Amino acid sequence: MRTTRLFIPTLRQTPGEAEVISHRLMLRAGMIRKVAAGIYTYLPLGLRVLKKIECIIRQEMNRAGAQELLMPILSPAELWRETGRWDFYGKELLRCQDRHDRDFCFGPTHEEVITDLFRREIRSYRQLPMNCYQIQTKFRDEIRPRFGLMRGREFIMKDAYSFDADEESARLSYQKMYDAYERIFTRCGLTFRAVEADTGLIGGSMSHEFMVLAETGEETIVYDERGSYAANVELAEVPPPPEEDKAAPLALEAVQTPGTKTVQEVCAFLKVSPNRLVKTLLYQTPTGDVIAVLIRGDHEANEIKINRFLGTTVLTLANAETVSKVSSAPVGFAGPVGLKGIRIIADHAVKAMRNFVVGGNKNDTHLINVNWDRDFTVEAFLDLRQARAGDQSPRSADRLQEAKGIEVGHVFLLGTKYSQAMNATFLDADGQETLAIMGCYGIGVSRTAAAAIEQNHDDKGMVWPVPIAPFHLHLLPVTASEQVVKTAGMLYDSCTEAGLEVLWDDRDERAGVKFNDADLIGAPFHLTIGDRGLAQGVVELKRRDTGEVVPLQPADVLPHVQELLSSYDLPAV
RNA sequence: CGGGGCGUAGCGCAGCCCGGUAGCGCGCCUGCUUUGGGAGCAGGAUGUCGGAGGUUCAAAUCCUCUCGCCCCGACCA
Repeated sequence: MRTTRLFIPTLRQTPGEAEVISHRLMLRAGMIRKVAAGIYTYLPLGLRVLKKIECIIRQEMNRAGAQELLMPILSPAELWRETGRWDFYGKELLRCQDRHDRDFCFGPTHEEVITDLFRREIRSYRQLPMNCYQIQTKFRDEIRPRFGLMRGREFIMKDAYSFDADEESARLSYQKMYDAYERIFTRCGLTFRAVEADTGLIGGSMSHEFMVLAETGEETIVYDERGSYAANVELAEVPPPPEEDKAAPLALEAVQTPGTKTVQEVCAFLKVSPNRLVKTLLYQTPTGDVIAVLIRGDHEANEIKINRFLGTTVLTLANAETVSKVSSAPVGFAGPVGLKGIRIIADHAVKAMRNFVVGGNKNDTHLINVNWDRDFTVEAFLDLRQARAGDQSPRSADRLQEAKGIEVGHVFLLGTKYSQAMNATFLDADGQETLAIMGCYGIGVSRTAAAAIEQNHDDKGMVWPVPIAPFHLHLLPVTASEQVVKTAGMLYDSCTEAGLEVLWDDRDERAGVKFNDADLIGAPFHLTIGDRGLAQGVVELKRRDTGEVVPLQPADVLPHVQELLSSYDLPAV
C-alpha cells in the first residue's frame, strides 16, 4: 500500500485521554479512534493487525477440528432467563427492547445461544463431539472501561463451544483447545504462560487462562521455575507450613495498644514482627451472617478461597457498624477470643503458630500469647490466603515466582452447567437421554493486539512481532530524486508481487517525519532508499527490533527479506 | 457506586482566581526556498469556549443544573 492511499492519521502528540502504552501508541499510529467510553473504531492499520490475529486463530481452530459459525449479537431474554443469567449477570449485561417491548441483550458471551442451537439440532451421540466457534463483536457494559482496547466495552472475541458425550471425551476436547491456544499465541509471537484459573461467573470444573507476560498486566500469576505449577494468584494453592511452632504456651495477657489499628502499627508498638500476629477479618454474607477469618499478619486473605469454602459468591468485609456490634470494639481490634455466635475459620498458617497476638475485642486492646487450641475454637483450618513470591510451590520443591500478565485467552471445562439448565440432551448408544458435557473457550482478539504492544514496544513506538505486524516491509524513500523514486517504485512492485506486505511511504515529507512515523508504526523491516546509499549502489535494510542496519543492493532486497520471513508461519490474510 | 480531575480550533495547551466579547505551539491550505531523524520564511482558513438555565450593561470567566471523558477506589482492620 502507498501511504498516500491509506488512511493512517498519525499523531505527533498523545491525546490526553490515553494513559497506558498500547492505547497511546494505537491512537498515535492511527490504528484506532474512540467513539465513546470503551468503544472504538478500528482504522485500516489497526484492522490489519486484528485480521492477522483472526487468521491465525481460524487456522488453528480449524486445524483442531472446530467449525466456524456466526451467532447474532442480540439475543432474546428468554434464553438467559433459562440459565438464570438474565438476573445473575447484573449490569454488565446490556439490555434493550424491541418495538414490541420484548427484552433482548447484547451478547457478552454465547453459551445460551449455542446451547439452544445444540438442543434443537443434535439428537444422537453419533453427532458428537462437536465444537463450534465464532469471531464476533461482544458487548459487556463494564463498570469502568479503561486502557483503550485492553478493557473495552465493545470488543472482538473468538468464542468456541464444545459438546461431548462423556467426561473423558470432553477432557480431550478441552485439551485440544488448550493445545490450539498454545499454538495461536506462539504463532502470534507473544511471550505467554498458561495458568490454572478461577472459573468465575462462567462456572465449570477446570479452567486455564493464557496470560501475555507484561509489566502493565492487570493480573498476577505465580509459577515455579521448572514449570510444574503456574496459576493465577486468585486461586493459587498454598501448602500448609512444613513446620509447626512447638513453643510451650505462655499465659494469655491483655495489653493496651492505644491507637494501633493496622498490623504495622500494632507490630511496631509491641515490637513483634507481623508473622507473630493473627488478623481477624470479619466478613458478611448477603444474608447478613458474619464470619471471622483468621490470617497471619503478614499474609493477605484470598476472598475467592473463602467464598469457595462457604459456598457464597458475594462476600464482603463487614462495615464499621457491624464490626463494632460483633466485636464490641471499633475497627482494628477484632479478635477470635470471646467472639460469640460467629463461625471462625483460619488459614492453615495460623495452625502452626503459638503464642501469637490478636485483637482484644475492646478499644485500644490486643491480646498476647494467644493459642488457638486453648483460647478459642476454630471450625476449620484451610488454605485461605493469597499466594505470593517466595511461597513453596504446591507441585515441586521450588519457590514460587510472581509475574504480571494480561489475560488474552481462557478455556473452561463447563460440565453440564448449561446443558442441564437448558435441557440440552442427546440419545446415547443405549438410547438414554443424556446431558451434553460442554466446554467453552475464549480469546480476546482486540485485547491480544493491545497485549502485543504492551509486550513489544520501545520509546519510539511499536515493535510488532512479524506474524501480526500490519506490514512486513516499510519503504522509506528519503529524498525525491529521480533515481530514488524509481528504485522505490521497482522495489515496491517486485516485493508486492512476491507476496510481501509492503507499505510505501510515498508522501512528500522530510526524512525525519518518515523515520519517526515508521518507528511508530513498527513494521519489522524498514528499507531506507536515498541518494547517499544509491551513490554506493545500495539501499539500507533496518530491523525494527534491534535497529541493526544492513546495506543491500536493490536486487538483493527481496530474497533477503524473504529469507528473514521464512522462519515464520505467516497468516495468509 | 464513591472520590479526584478535565471538557476552549484537528491534536497538545494558556486564558477562568480578579467578568469587558478568545490566544499560543503543532497540524491544515497557498507560495517560495529547503530536503538522510519531526525544515525556514511569507500569507491564510478554522471556535455555537461540552450543553441548558441564571446573575450582570456585559459571561470562556461567577452561580445552578446537566451531559461527556479520564484516573483512583469499592471498605484488606
